Amino acid sequence: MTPGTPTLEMVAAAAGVSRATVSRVVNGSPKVSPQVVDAVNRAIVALNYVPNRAARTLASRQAMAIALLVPEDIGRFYADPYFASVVKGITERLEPTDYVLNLLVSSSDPRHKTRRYLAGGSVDGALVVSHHAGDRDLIELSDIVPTVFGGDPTTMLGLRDRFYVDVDNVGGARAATRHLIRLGRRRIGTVTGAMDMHAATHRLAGWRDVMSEAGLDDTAVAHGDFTSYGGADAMRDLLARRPDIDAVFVANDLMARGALITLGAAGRRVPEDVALIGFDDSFAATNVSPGLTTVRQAADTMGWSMADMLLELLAGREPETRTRILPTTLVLRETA
Amino acid sequence: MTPGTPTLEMVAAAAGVSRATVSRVVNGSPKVSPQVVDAVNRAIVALNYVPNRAARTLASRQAMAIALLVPEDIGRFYADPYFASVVKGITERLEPTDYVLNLLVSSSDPRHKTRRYLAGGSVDGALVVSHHAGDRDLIELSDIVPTVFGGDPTTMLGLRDRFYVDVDNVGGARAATRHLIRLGRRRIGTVTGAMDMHAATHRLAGWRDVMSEAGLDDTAVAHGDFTSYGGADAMRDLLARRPDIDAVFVANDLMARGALITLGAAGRRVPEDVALIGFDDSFAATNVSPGLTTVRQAADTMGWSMADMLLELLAGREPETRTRILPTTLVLRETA
DNA sequence: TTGTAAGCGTTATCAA
DNA sequence: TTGATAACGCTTACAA
Repeated sequence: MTPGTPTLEMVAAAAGVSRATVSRVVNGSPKVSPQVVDAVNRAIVALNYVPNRAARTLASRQAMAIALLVPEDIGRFYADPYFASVVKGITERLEPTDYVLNLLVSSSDPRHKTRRYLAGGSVDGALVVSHHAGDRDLIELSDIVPTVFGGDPTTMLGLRDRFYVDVDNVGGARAATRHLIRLGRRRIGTVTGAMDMHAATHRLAGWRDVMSEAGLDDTAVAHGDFTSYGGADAMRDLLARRPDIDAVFVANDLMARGALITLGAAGRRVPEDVALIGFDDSFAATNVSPGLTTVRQAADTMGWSMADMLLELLAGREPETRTRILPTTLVLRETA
Repeated sequence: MTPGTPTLEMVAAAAGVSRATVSRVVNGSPKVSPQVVDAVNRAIVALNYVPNRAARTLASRQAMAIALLVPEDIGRFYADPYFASVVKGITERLEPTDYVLNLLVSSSDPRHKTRRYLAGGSVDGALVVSHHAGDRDLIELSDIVPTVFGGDPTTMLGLRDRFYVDVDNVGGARAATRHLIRLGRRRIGTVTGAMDMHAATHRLAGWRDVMSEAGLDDTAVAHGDFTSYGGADAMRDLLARRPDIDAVFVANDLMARGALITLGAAGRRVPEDVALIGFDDSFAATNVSPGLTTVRQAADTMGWSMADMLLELLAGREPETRTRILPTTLVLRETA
């Protein structure tokens, strides 16, 4: 803070009232007489006063800030439109509130820095997105401040009774697979996401369910990593092992894009030879030709809902449920 | 801060020293006896003490935080790999320091919120990336705390004598255009970026320079907006007006991608019929087929350098120059 | 409805 | 080298 910055004290002096009164006006307390409110507000405007955040935080024990933890490589975080939507949803929920969002992408800030940040009272709560099986330290971090997870943290972190928002991954995968069968496809493979992430395992489970229910072979599985390149590689692998494949359920759109390129290079027509379904309905799906049939998950709603749940927590209210599961929808375009 | 959180006071009591001494140890002051340092550190570990950030900020008048202002739509910010690289560079420079980065994407946080954030002492300085001609309020914001711009703020904001880092946009555009001419192309068009951004005007200027120097027609100009769709549209426009065009310099890779699609749809072979050069050398360039010839700008270096300059400023040192210009390189791939 | 005064957890200035 | 003690700018009982 540059010297000369106006303080509560100075506003109080200018308005001819006490510091406490100015504080009340600033915080919208109802028990201040209209004339005083007016005088104070005039002084605030005249001095161009803005409350000092650190002082406020210290006195009120509230930072009015929320951290978004992304235990992911920064390039990955930016490359996947899915994250963009989640962040968008979060900021939309936060916008009308006084809370600000602080993004902590793990590769950028080392974990001990993150820990100090949370433990140092910089934020009142945290949102975790994209956690992996190995992220043991997230368990510790999520104990420091109230935390809401994006995606079930039970599967990969063994964290029970946590607050989380998830999409119906299993249901979405089931719907996609069922659609492929309905299309008459029988030799259906899948490209999974990074298997240390719950979304990957859940989507694989959904595919497998339907395949075995239908009495079809459920072993045409190739593992990707949720990136475009990973998807292309996995598709190549799958094609090598199962050249007669006639449909593929790919665990996200980015990988589906990669798969599309591989299929094209291999001379397979989509959807004539091989039908393809992705997951996310992100920009990656709409921005490709042929248009990708995919499972829509409302990533922005997910972000919104996570923030909403955390705000409940911070307000001292117990959310109705510790878990919110969002629906998915199959969006038919050209690839299946 | 949850009640029960250990404070300096408690550490002092546990170590049998004064508060001041603990503070010295925490801040690595050299004039503390080794034994005392030891005792204090033991107490810190035992209590799991982490200094309270707000208290520190209040007392030291330093937030140890930097804001990254992005006056851009959030979707746009995430969609362009260029920003990812800039952020990466910034975080890399910040990583070994005690500073943390707070991202403020403008559509998410309304400006008055941003203003309060800066004026409230939440951060010690700011980095501005992707500013537009209309962003008058940035002028005000950049007066609140020490600020370093990414890109020359003179052109669009009329801000003189500011600190900024820029890439040699004119030089890059010149090199690209010269290369096209060297290739034997003569009817060379350009797709510009959003003309309210300095990078767009500078790149257009570079193209125009070379074209007129070579005595070629420099009127085949179509305006895009730096997005993939915008590039596709602009290319369509250009093609309609100048069907005989044999090369295009596109002001960024994302638009070049869009242009590539348009050209394909129009039955033009790239580079046989129309040669294409982009700008950025981002993921968007390498991740496309045919490989995009482009002008490489080191976006991560740009971020790194901006952060570096700001740190100088915050350390109270006057940077050697108020301006750092980074070089560009032409990267030859398949499209030209 | 308003004011007084005691913190909030640090840093920083003096003395010792 | 260490310790008191006064800020830092605000919130919040408690009085008035």
